[in-house]
Amino acid sequence: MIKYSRQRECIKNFLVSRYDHPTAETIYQNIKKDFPNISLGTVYRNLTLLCSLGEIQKISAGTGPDRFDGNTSPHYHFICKCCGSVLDLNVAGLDHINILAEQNFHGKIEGHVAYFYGQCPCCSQSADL
Amino acid sequence: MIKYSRQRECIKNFLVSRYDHPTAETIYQNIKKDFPNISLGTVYRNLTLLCSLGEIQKISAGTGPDRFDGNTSPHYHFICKCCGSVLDLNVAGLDHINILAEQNFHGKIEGHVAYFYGQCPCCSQSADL
DNA sequence: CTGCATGCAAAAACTTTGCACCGCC
DNA sequence: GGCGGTGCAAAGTTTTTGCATGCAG
Repeated sequence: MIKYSRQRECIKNFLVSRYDHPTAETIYQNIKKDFPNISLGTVYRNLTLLCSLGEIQKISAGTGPDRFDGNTSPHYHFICKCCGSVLDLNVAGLDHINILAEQNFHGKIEGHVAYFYGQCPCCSQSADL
Repeated sequence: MIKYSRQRECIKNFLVSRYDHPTAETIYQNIKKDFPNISLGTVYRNLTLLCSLGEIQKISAGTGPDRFDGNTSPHYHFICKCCGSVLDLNVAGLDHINILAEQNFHGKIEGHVAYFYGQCPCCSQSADL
């Protein structure tokens, strides 16, 4: 049975309020403002728990620490090769790709994640200069 | 300038011969058969180098250590939620998704990776019993 | 009160790096 | 022989965990 905790609620609220997909460390630094004694271990434990409850999402970009996203609606992520920022990306009409993938496969496909790479609006603008 | 090394060639050959996407540790254990004194650091250095040369591919599944793939032709990966195995997956007609992604985005999209999750043929068969 | 959650710190897991020596070009 | 590669070990980074205490139910 899962018990309410003020720390967990704070972490959840923080994530929902942010759109930059912070790392555990960033979350930790920010939650400290409300809970000066919170430990990084507690942050990790709650992030893992919230993920398994489906209330948040973990982003493993393949480099650097994992990031977390309070937005659980289906969407994708873009990672800037230039500045490393992680942006939300809504891609229309990708719902079918599980079915496409299953066509050459004898197992059961239940979901997918995808990461797009390139230059973010900010960096591709600077490149034009 | 990059110099030839027998260790690197051996790592490359090993990866090309395997279809199970081994981890650095597994590669290390196997290369040891030919080079008993090779160090894990050398394995990591060569894997990083081969990746940046585009001769192999790194797979970051989001859990556990990174895996490596000697197959550089465009294809996707499937990760079994049940047994953790990583399988190759050819998905037809996914070339366009960079373009789809760019439709709602003001930066430049250069590529993507995608991972599919579910039950592998082996595990979905056991589930039927 | 009971037991899950926390804080703290140690440790685990994975990867990178400094340095002296080795071997390709 | 010069310089990049290796082996070794230490250290870095990220995440997990054991344990005593705290707090929700």
